[in-house]
Amino acid sequence: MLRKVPGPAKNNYLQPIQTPCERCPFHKLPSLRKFTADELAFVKGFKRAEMRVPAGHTLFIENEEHRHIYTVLSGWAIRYKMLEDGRRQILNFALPSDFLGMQNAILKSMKQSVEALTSMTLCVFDRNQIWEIYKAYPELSFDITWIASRDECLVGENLLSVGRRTGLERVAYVLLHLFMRAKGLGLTKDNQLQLPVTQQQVADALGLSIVHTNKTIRKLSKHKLISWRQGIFEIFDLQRLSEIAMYNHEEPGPRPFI
Amino acid sequence: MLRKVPGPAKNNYLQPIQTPCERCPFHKLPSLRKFTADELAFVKGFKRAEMRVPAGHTLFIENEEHRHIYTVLSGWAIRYKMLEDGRRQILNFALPSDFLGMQNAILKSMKQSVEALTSMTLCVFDRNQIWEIYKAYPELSFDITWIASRDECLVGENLLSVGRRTGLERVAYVLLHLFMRAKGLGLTKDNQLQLPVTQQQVADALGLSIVHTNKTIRKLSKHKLISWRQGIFEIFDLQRLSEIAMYNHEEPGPRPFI
DNA sequence: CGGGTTCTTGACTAGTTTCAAGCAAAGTGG
DNA sequence: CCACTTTGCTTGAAACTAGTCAAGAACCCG
Repeated sequence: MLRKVPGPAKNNYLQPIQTPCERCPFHKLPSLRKFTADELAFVKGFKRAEMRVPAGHTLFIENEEHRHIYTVLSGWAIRYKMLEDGRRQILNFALPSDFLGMQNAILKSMKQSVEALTSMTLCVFDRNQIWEIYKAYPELSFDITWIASRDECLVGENLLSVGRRTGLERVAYVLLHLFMRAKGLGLTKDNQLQLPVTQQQVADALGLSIVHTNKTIRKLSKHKLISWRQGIFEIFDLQRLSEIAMYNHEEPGPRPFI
Repeated sequence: MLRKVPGPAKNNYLQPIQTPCERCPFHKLPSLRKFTADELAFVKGFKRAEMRVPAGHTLFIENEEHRHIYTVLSGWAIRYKMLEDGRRQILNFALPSDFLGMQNAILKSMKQSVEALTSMTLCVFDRNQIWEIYKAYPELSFDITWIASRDECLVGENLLSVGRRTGLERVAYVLLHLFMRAKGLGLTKDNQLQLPVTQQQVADALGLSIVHTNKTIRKLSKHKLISWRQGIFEIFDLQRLSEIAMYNHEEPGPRPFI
């Protein structure tokens, strides 16, 4: 697996707000919940800035404290933990509308690192403001807990995969799962998705070696279930892929975000 | 791994309250945070009953809705997920002071099952009351989010283990981790701990087969690092065990509970 | 057009699983 | 109280999944 030390997080990417909350691109997504005018104004008051970071930028480092927390406006990221000797496990992928840095606001420091896979645009909040939300807006506070709870579920799903699915099942599962999440955000077209992820990262998410991951992806390709070339991922046989993955296609109702 | 279907949850174990909140046994534990008199009274008002369940009782079933949520007063439990064909992955162990059923209160249904490993005593709350807490007590609401966030961390730790530690490292890690958690709750004596867990369960927590788990535990025993016979687990060489496990011995400050 | 990263494949090895069988401890019922 | 059953632990051998090593091809970026 990948063995490296994350570089220092440089925070010189702050920008003025170009996407004010009332024009938030997520409001039109049916998979995300709607805000009341009141809540919208409140959240808007909290948004400190926007931030644009390049691919590869480290947003959070495990065990460190960070001043800001973010909502992903665009771009993909990974959340991961590392062992002392550099072995890395990706806990989850972060997509647009996901909230990053919660642990930093609730516990005192991050228990995982976060790194951008693509260039990203982020809404920037101050971690101390979370407490203001709790004092003033129970609904939003509840939403934050909702998000924390969902994050736990996603990590739990992954743990089930890594612990109990075979290599083939695991690969089928992540790919399908990422596809479905992206679909809910309107990032897919037909059965295609621009997947900004390397096989190394898939391997680190699945607890497999990169070689075995590659061979397994090839196998799925040869059987005409998927194709994944030059960053374009496509599903040919959703039915069989779901079966192999034992995918649990429950589509929950609108999901909160901040 | 274990393949079985959880039986129906029978809720005929309710009892009157025998441990009123003001005599909560956790108040004397330095690893847990203190309540103000105000909060104590508030929480006390929420406690509906106590429940005593036997070992093996299923408290929650994945994907189902349940009326109650619990705080563990005594006893151990496992949280787990299963694949359609019965393969099981334990996500985490629950010990006294842990909160069970959060997803049931925040999301609409449980995303994992919970089963008692020993007989347990539980504080019973109604899941709908969570919302009352959010409306009235921001501090307690924040604590709930804190608990959700910590749960995610624990699952993440496990995922790192299962994905990237070797069999030997994994076994060393869970055993040490369980020992440390139990120690924080005053459940250890010298370097000994009554561990109500079968090797099957350890295997299901680590994503290993029971045979390999057994051989690995034997190896640790033969090297005189631990012993584990008749439910009594003992650590002989904490230093070396921590090294093998790559254990991250950060002891955080007092932790909230409900 | 290089140089670096990512992907691909084959050959070999090691860690884990599966199968099988015996034993110990705990629980059950007459 | 003692057969009988069940559950959990232990071990060896065989099979297999996944990891490591190695090297070349494809792709991407400046």
